[in-house]
Amino acid sequence: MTMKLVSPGEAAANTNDIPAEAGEEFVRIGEMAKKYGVTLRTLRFYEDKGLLNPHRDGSTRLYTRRDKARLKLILLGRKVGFSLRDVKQMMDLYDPTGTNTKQLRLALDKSEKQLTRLQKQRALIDDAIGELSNSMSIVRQMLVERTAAPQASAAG
Amino acid sequence: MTMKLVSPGEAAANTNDIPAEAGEEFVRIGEMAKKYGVTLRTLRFYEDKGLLNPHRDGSTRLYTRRDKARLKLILLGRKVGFSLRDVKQMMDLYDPTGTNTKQLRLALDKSEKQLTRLQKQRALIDDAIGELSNSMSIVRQMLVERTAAPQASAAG
DNA sequence: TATAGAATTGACGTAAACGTAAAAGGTGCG
DNA sequence: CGCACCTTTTACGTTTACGTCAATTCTATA
Repeated sequence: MTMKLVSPGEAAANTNDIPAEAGEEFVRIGEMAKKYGVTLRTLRFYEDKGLLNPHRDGSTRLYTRRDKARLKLILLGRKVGFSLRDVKQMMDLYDPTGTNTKQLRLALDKSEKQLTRLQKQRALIDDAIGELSNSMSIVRQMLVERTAAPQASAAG
Repeated sequence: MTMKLVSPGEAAANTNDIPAEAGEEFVRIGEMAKKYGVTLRTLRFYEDKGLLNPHRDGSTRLYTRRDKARLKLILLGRKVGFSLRDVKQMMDLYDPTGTNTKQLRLALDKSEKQLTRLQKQRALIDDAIGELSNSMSIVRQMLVERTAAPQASAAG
């Protein structure tokens, strides 16, 4: 009982039946990975962590629009610095039948905290940049002194 | 043959012979840790990694001015984001008899790279802050819509 | 002497997000 | 038929900077 993924007859190049037509109902892991710039391992890892739940054709994973939406959310979450645990916590509250108020509130709450963390990090980095620049100018000065004044002894 | 660390007769409170007089020649690990706000584990770890080399009285570590200077450098390095490996690499080049030109050059080189990294990180964080703020305002808007407009059905 | 407070070494645990084999099953094409 | 690819599961490895016991020893003090 193998599901047909696409209409036959248009088999591309040397790969399996998957066309580049995009907008398909199901994609397999390879397509999915390419499309979102992640590795296969990553997709399997996210699934293992309960963040994704692709359908199966036998043992082959089939990703739908829903999975793509979730993956986008995951990637956005990661981009803003959430851990996968956080992302999962938020996504787990999603209820297609409700207003998702709880989910939104949790997301907002976590976001505020994350924003604070990011701002602190920024401050730390600015601090580090300051200290580093400082040290660098000192080192440069030391190098200048060591380079430009060997006239006391024999010039060699 | 236990070395005397301080003049006797002034034993403080309940601790071992160590006075709070500061400016002493040798301090033990506990003092050292407090003074620089690190844990004992950290000091031993740094030693294990070849970053510190305290003297020993039997098995007891004794830290001198030199060790304090090195620790300060380590902490500065960490503050600006160097790995301990980097710090070690730079410190290993230190030669009390020379001009340390090589050391300074390496430090400067690493610093430039680190500065670049820090700036990139800053950009990433700024980006993340932007995205996050963006998402937050959207979520807030969604919450407002869900909260302030239940007039189509019975007002619960 | 009993006890409390330092100190020691050794070694496993942690966090995050995958990387990297390894061994095997399915499939269309020439 | 067999190769070239795609896919699967399992599971250990990686990285960094320590944390956290655990078992033991040393020392001074009450």
